[in-house]
Amino acid sequence: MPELPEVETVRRGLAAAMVGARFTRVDQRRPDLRFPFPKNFAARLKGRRVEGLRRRAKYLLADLDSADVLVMHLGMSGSFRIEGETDAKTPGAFHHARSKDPAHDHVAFHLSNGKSIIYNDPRRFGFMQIIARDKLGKHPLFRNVGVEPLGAEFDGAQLARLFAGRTAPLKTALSDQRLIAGLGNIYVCEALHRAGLSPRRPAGSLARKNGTPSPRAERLARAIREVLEEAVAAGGSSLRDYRQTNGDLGYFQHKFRVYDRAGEACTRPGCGGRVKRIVQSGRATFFCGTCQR
DNA sequence: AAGCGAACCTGGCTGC
DNA sequence: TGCAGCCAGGTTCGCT
Repeated sequence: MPELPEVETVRRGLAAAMVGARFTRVDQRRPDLRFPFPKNFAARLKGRRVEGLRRRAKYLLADLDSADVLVMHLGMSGSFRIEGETDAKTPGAFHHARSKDPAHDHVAFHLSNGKSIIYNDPRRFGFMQIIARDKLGKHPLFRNVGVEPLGAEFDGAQLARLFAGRTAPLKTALSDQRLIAGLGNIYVCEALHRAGLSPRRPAGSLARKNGTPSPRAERLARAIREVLEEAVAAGGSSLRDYRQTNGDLGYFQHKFRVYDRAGEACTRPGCGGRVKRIVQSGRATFFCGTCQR
């Protein structure tokens, strides 16, 4: 489900509810998600205060006062919701008009501020870990994670450098979390369309022979930054009932230009092409074969 | 080394 | 209505 904009949206929602609060009780309702929970998961969290909530790639990182970090990944279908809020501007009547199946509520974090944070994940591709803060960068989960596409250093030159010599198609290279961290199937397709580049183009073709970035590399880096920023501003994309932590839908899905729009007319002015669906590395790719070269 | 397909798991949708 | 088959926003593993 969630790519960088959705995880960032969740981070903002959760931060408002949990930073500064302590875990009074943690209910872990099954032994594993994608991986087993760490030993004594609930006990290690109980009594700890959340000092901050960060995002790295598609991971949420809750910094605890124990010098540990609670690491959370939402997989394909994970989501959080916040209960126990007595906020006048979010009356409960519409709060979760379509409530989640409680059978898939796997973890409940009860907080000292009276709120509870519930993790729901039907497919259980998500997972949680507790890692010592000073070991985070060397941990196998993070050791090989690529650059942040919203980071200050991300530009066409860095992109061309990362992709230099690669024969894999752009679609595959952009999806590789070891190179760039946070893009997924939707935003890869959207960024390539905005940049006018074919998902089948070899990734290495973004660099000139002398190693300097081509205008294509600059266009793609700009498109990536732009689509991610717009999506974060829109609260992410809501597919299949995905919601923000406050129950609101994101609305970036209405701005998709190619994703899940096979057969529709290309929206680029004057293009006149049609959106196609192909499969690359086992995943659907949506693009316009007319204006994306 | 790099790239590709399969696997993990459940639910929703399509078509017979 | 029922059921088989396919598809889904991610990641990892094992095989070329």
